[in-house]
Amino acid sequence: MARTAGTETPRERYRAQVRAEVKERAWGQIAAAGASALSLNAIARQMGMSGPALYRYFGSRDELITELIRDAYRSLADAVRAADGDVASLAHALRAWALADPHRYFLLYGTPVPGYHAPDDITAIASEIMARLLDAFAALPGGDAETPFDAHLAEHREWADGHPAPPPALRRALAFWTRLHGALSLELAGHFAGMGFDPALLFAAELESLGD
Amino acid sequence: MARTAGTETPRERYRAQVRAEVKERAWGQIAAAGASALSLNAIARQMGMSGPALYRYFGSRDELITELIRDAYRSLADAVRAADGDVASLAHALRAWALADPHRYFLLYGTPVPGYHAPDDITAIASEIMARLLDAFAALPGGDAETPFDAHLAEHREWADGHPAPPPALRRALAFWTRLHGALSLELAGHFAGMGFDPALLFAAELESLGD
DNA sequence: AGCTGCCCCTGATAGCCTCTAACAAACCCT
DNA sequence: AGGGTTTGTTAGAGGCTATCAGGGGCAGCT
Repeated sequence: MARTAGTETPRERYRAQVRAEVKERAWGQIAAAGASALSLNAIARQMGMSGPALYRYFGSRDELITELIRDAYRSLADAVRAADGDVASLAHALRAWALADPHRYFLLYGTPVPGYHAPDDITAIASEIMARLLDAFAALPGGDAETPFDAHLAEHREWADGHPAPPPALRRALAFWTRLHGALSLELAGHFAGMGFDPALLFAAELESLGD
Repeated sequence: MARTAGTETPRERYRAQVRAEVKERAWGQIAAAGASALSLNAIARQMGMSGPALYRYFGSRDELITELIRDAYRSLADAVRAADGDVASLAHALRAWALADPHRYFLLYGTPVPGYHAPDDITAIASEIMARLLDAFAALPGGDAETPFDAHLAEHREWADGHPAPPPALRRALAFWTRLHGALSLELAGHFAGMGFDPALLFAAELESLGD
């Protein structure tokens, strides 16, 4: 008989639970020493299993990492969705999310792994985050000064995926992304260490700059 | 007898040559597959040597990478020094340098390796680059509008290392770094792939924004 | 209840990697 | 020409990813 949707066999429940525990330990390793230090072998040891056992649950190390990237994007999308909706709250949600686990941020926005290409469902989540950004900037009044770059964006707005935001909003959403990422990633990578100023104030100043 | 400075014994010449060749091959591997794929073993194989032989020349994989980072900073400092001196030429020098070898850029400004801490001479080169930036912005006229962040920077200007640039120049030099890094790193990491717009124009727009 | 088939786990194995240790050969200097 | 230094070798420990063959146990079907 066909199982009702939502019902799970004990096997499926167990499998899902093991996969969840593997991912949890993987996040622990990533938080501790970065994604490059992630080892299926070490996770298996922690769980009292032998190495190859994990390959029943994840076809490869890359498959596990892809899953983690997917989860990270989902987590970021949730954080962004939970924010109030205005630009400032989105920015602070982003920064809080990044500071909560810097290695997770770098998993999404850090050095790319050479061969890797994100599956479609991941880019879909990323563009949902972008849509939220566009919402916020489209809701903002004023700013109809069209720069040359605005004109370029008006002709290449595929990435906005049909969003009706006017060109200045497109430009500002992009700048939100690149400027805040610039400040955040350098802070998280430790490049401001020992420079004396407060990274939070730099971040705030860059956020302020988005109203130009 | 004490050797005259500049004179090298044949041994030293050979040693320097082997070290140079190792680094050259290392750059090849990094350009091809990123720093994480760098393998001393593979380099030795390419050079017709057995693996452990290289440990005569570099104490560890990390030591080799540190050397490469040092060289990369020096190369960037050279590129910046060769630029005209105004802000725009510095920006284009930076972008050209980054595009010439993206993995080299990420070696300096990408995801940090967890345990690594740069030696003093490397941070010295980095601050020489920053000094050039401060020169360029200090030479710029106008812009005496002091923001709250300017006031903060005026009180925490240790990182400027005695440079006499006024606070707005400090702020702008920082913004130069973070904004251009934000646009560049996302471009190089491929996050703009398939979005349709021209990253060069985004970069130019961000450069334009530094006059605010 | 018994049987059958699927799923999970283990140990062995291949092939990479870094890095150490012991040993042999080449080389430069005196 | 001899002797110490430097450079190379092989062997090996210990780590990793990943595959494969085989043993057990649970589940569901007859």
